Amino acid sequence: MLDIALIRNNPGLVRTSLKNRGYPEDLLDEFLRVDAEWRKMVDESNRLKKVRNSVADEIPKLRDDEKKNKIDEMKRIVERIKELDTRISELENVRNEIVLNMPNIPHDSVPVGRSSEDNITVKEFGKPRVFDFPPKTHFEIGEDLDIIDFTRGAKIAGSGFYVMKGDGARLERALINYMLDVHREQGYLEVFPPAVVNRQAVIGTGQYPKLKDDMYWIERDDLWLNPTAEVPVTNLHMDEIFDKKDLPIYYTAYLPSFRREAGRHADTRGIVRVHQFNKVELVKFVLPEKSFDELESLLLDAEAILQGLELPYRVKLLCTGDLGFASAKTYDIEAHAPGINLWLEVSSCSCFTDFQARRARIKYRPEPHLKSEFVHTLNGSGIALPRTVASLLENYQNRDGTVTIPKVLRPYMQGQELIE
RNA sequence: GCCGAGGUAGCUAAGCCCGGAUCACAGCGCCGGCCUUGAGAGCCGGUGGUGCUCUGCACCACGGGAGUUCGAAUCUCCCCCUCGGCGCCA
Repeated sequence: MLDIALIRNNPGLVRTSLKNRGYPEDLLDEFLRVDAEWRKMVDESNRLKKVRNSVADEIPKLRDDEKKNKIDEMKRIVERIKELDTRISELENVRNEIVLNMPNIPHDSVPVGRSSEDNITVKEFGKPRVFDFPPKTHFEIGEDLDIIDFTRGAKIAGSGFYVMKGDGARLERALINYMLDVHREQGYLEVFPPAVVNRQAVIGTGQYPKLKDDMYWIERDDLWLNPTAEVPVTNLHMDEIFDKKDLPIYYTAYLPSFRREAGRHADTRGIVRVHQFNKVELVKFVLPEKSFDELESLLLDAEAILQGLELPYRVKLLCTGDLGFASAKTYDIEAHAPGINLWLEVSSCSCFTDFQARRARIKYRPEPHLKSEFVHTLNGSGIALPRTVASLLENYQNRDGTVTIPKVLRPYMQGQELIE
């Protein structure tokens, strides 16, 4: 959520941001109109309340006849205050709705652009593998080795769900453990949060209302199936105030993520776009002045996973048009999958500045006597499992149909070197 | 799910029964001032949010919301959370 004072005092900045992101600017015009009326009403209400408060204090001191007159007069004032306050709270609701739908302001270093085509490649690691035989896709490999079962996944849960079996299931588990161990050594505290969250939490990190149709909703309890561990982990500290010395705080979490992927039907073969997937997440709470440096180190921490797995990848700096709603700056990491011949987005590392902190009211106190300020939050996938598995199977496949297990995973698979 | 006790400012904690006399008692912490060679003690002031005609004035804030009233921390109703006890249950 943007600071209301910022929108009010610096509408030009907000207008540029909306324009660059491809959002309608009337969001801002509407805000300014509603806010101006709100302030006018608040001012009038405050003036009347002053009268009410001082007269209410006088009343017990008055003689009976005077008292009666005053009380009659007060009734009219109170009536007017009630009208004003009703209108004020209506305006507040409208204004909040507008502000909740306003995206974060991109950082100066973010390139202006319209779509993913305007993203900039800032790093490359390794090179796409060249084969001396026709490489298979991960879904062919998965079925041939009987380690991924799409049919039965669809049978028990629907299309977009799949079952990992045997060495596939073990590979999944090995990857989770490997990632968590790497991140723990990088200084992240491992947490295992609930996989359902309440409405406050999805508002806090910005998925609600913008992405509400992409989440699974349990109507009866008004709970939401975790769309990314960013949500429960960031909201761990909802409504909290840190001491400055507590920051920065780094968390890593393994948690299944659920996405309805409403309306997306193209490119659904394989496991690159599914309804449930495992993900190891990184979340940081940091001092505002450090946040963009922290983004760089977050990116390196996520990259370390792919480097360890020796998978070729590239890093994209997202342009304004492709930037997520809550993010001020985002790097995507794309691993190469030679079978389907695509670069797969396996991680997205973002700095949200105070956008999420403001929504979730996560603050810190610079000094014990000073008033609290919002922290900055960051988040990166470190990383999404299915696409990593896809890239891994396709990169490590052998001519004879077997798949070599990456060295770093072997300790997690009892030393096994090959899936056959 | 049932019964009971609670939720007051950064923290501790009065007030609630009996609505108005303290601008929400008081303590701790912290900040500023006075004092001091310095620190401490002591004394004074401050310590959340918002609005405006913004060196000031005002409004709001006692878990959240609604109501009663000229006036609500205080009375009524609904909801949330915490802690006990009971029940249920991997």
